[in-house]
Amino acid sequence: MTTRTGPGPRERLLDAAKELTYQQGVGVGVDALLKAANVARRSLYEHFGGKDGLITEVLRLSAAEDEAAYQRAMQAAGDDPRRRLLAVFDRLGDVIAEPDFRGCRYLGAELALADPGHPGHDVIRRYREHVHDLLEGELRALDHPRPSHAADQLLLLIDGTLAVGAVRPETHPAAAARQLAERILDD
Amino acid sequence: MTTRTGPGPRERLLDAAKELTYQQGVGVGVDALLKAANVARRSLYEHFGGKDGLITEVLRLSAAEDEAAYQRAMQAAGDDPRRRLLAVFDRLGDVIAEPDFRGCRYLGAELALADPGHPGHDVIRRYREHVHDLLEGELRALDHPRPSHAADQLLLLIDGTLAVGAVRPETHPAAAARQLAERILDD
DNA sequence: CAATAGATAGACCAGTCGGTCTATCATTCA
DNA sequence: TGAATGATAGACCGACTGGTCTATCTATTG
Repeated sequence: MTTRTGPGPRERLLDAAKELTYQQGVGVGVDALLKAANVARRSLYEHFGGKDGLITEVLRLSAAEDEAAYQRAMQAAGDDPRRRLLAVFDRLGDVIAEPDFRGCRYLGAELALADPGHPGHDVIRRYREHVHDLLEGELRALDHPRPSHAADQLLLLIDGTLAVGAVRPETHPAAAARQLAERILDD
Repeated sequence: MTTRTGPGPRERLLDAAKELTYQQGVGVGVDALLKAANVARRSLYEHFGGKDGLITEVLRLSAAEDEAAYQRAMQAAGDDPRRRLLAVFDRLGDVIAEPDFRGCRYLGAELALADPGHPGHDVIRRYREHVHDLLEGELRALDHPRPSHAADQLLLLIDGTLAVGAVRPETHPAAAARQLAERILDD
């Protein structure tokens, strides 16, 4: 019988940290992370240099995944840039409806990382810029007169949707934001 | 010479906690709060029963102040409900521009209080409902066809503005949100 | 087989966490 | 004057914090 190797300590740690830092905030203890990942204490410091390194790497990975998810949602919506952009808000509706949705991971981290020098802040900032550029590209394809400004507004709607989704999900923020997005696209 | 009494320990503690829990998050240590307030450890437990009680009371007080600030901003804008509602976004622009703006206190607390049973969650929820009702009242005065739904959308814009203001303030989110708000009012 | 590298468990560290406690001081009021 | 009240300082508690360390085990590789 072949020994089923499975993911190594580094990956287990990243997976557990992605989950726990989202559900409990970046303030979770190292012990909880190690226990959830079933990984030796030392491995954390070998692979990431410390808790901050792990958190930063989790943010980096999550950002890449979320960017890919946005692109996938848009791709699945076809070729019409308008439909592709609106598909983003349909996806947000699904995200909010997930049973353990807890708001925007990046905003949570941004507010919780009190040290302004923490490398996580840069990762978060870059992520926003990437999403902005993604939206702006679609708006250009739509021949929108002010694609960058409209992308800023769509980003604001996305953030608002995730914030409201965390506190008042019963008001269907994704649908409300989608209506507002349509008007931005109509400019 | 009369002994200048000044605010008592309870009020000093509330003031310091309001400031510190905003700047550093609700994760600040009790020692830091006591030191900043120049208050004996025991006084915290006498007055608030513990850290959670203090945090909850800070949220309650802040909510009352912020509701009053919204009302003041609207009142200063005159009698036209449309101007009054748009004044909210002008005020948000000022709030974001404050040098130590750190995002929405309530969203930060919502995401940081991992325990869903923490009494702070209720306070936050009620605060959102109050602001919603405040907005809805103005929309009714405007004869808006769907005042509650429009209030939900304005609230979403407010949350989005504060979120973007925390990460990308240079994109002037308050002005961008104001433009979108105008369209909601035009329905 | 032997050597090396990576992962393991877990002891250990100083520091901090939220919270309880005793003792002292100042004010007010009877 | 004396009792009561409320605030003070700060010792103290067990639990936990992030981080370092040693020692052991295991898997690959030469």
